[in-house]
Amino acid sequence: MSKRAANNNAKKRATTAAPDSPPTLEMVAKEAGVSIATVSRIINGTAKVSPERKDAVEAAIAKLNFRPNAAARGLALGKSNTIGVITQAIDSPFYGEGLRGIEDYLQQRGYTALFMSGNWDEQDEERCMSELLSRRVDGIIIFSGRLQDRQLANYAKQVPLVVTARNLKSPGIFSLPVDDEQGGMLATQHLIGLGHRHIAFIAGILDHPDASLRYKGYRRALAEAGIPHDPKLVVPGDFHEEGGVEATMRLLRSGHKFTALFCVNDQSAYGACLALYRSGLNCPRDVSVVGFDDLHSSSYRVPPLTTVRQSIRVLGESSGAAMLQMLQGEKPDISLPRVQLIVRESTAAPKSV
Amino acid sequence: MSKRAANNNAKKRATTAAPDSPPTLEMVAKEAGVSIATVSRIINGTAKVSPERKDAVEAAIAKLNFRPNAAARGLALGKSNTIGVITQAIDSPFYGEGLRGIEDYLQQRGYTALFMSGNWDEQDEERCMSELLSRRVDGIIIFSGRLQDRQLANYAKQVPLVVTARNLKSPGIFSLPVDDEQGGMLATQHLIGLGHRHIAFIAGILDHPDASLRYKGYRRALAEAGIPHDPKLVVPGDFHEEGGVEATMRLLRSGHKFTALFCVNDQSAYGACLALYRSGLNCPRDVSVVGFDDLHSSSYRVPPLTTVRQSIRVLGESSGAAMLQMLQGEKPDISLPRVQLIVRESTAAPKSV
DNA sequence: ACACCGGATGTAAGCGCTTACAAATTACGG
DNA sequence: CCGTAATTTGTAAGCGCTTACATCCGGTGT
Repeated sequence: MSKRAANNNAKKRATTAAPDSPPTLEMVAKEAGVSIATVSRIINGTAKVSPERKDAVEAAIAKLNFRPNAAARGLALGKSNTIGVITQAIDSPFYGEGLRGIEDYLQQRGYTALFMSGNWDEQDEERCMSELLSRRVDGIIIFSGRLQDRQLANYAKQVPLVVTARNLKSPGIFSLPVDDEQGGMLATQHLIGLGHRHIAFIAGILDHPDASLRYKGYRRALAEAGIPHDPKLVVPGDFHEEGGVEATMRLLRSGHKFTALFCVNDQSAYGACLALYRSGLNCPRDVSVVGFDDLHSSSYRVPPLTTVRQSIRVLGESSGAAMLQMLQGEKPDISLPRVQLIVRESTAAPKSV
Repeated sequence: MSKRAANNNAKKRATTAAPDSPPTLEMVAKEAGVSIATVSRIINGTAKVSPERKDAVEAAIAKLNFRPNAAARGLALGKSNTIGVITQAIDSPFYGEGLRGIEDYLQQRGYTALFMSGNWDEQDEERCMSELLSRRVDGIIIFSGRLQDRQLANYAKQVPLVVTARNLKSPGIFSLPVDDEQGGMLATQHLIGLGHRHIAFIAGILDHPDASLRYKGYRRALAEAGIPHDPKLVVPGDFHEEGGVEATMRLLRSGHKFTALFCVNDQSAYGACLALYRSGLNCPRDVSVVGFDDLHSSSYRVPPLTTVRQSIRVLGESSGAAMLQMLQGEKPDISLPRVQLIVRESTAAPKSV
């Protein structure tokens, strides 16, 4: 309350470079010689105001460098114009592009995105949810993550939710599934088409839905081509470069023959390429490598990586769009572009035997 | 105000899956049979409260799933427990790591980071500042950017600022400079030590301070080794992969002899490597390449990239720490670890002539 | 000239919280 | 057993904003 706030400011002033407490509507009103209601109406364009007052108020605003207090406005309006976004790691090249998509989309429409990292940890994600709810965000976008469908359905009672990479129907939730299975098929079919018969798969974390769908696509493509599926050629990874290195090393050491490698994501593929290089193998001459995601830097790898594009940027924009539609009370009609194979130079026909 | 808010909710309820308006302190108080002051005190631990009431209140909170409204609290307290962060591109692999550092650091200390992208555009940055000020963040961290020192000094009157990659003394501002010049020297000296005499430099954007300091370091190392500086070997880039590709191509086409390439950042180096590859040149056999930043994925390039590490993650944590110190009214005593050369496999002695 | 209407303004309540201050309760010494 | 000090609790003001409602104004129609 006022005493406290004043104290606070006084203290700050003494120590750091003291922000005077920022101007308020009331100060503007006084300066312009009108009532605060008038000022508010001018700022929001809520009602017609005579030109001379309008000028006076605008002058006062400029003079005082007034900026409306978002917290106060939020309180009065019951909404914050903020969308919370839970991502797994804000520094992941994969999620980063998506966040950018969300930010751009929302910002142009007067919303601000509030990002938090869930760290692939259920507890962390709950903490994020809690924080976001406490800030009374108008909606929450969840990029992947570990929260159970049940929990999500529950949160959806409190705030509209958009979740990606799931297929989950529930009131208050809109989900934006990625066609991972189709992507997995595309990648594998490409390799098969090139003539490969021994195609290894570097999986992500075992129970991760993205990973298992891509795996499913891989098996399906194999099956359709009449190639037996050899479980020995499937090794776990961790969605990161390191996991790709280790998985590939394990594969190499195991002695099982393979001429191509489908990696659950681009980062794993980067690791795989490095492992191949370390082992004196050339990509694509000795082993072809396909990734998934089409990260920006994949086209700048040496060699440029063949991969499945799912345009995470668009995913971001779309989730923003879906959220805004929900906020309008509409049922979102957003869907994602289809996944798409991007053939570059990390794949080639197997060496003739 | 209340009528409006009620309307709003009613409308929402009709359309999307209706969040009932969230519980308030008052509802908790009623439920627990105490006054709202008591509830507030329990939540904040501001005063001693009898155990039985405390239990009752906690039960009520749990039952109603109450979460204090951050906007209301912020309004009453005059602070938001939020630190604004202006970065240039939230999806840049470089900035991403820094943001993560900030987020982790602040989150553990009860603060939330609010990220916005300035897009290397002065106007965008101003827009971000404006938005952050309007949200009454307690402080702002600026990662690099285009804002003039003068403007920053001005903003600092309104809110404490931490800026990275500058050296700027002004009240209310703490700056955390990176030793770019030293880094540039380290990289160049490494190349010289390997026996290179014709070392090209792929610069960033012309007037960018980071770029020019690294350039300065490059020239200094050359001078100290008695190697004449050949301006023909310096070509502009854009801090991105694409710029690295183009710069290298230009260099190659120009016919000027060079056996090594120092790139203003890792992303440019990625591009350079690709251009070399496309031209049938091998790195490091034909041309050595050194980057700057040590992005996470640099150690997974083929070949792994020799680079200068400036630990952007630590930069992030440090700026968070500095900000919190400023908020305490202390003068931050933070400094960064020194830049450090990381020798990997993209550099080697020049081919014997 | 007067009742009336519509538009521009002002007044004040209320959004959910913190906290100064008052009131109520408890504890304690004499 | 009473007065008083030391708690614990409640009451209400105020944080900066929006907006329903009241007020005030000039302009019409008759």
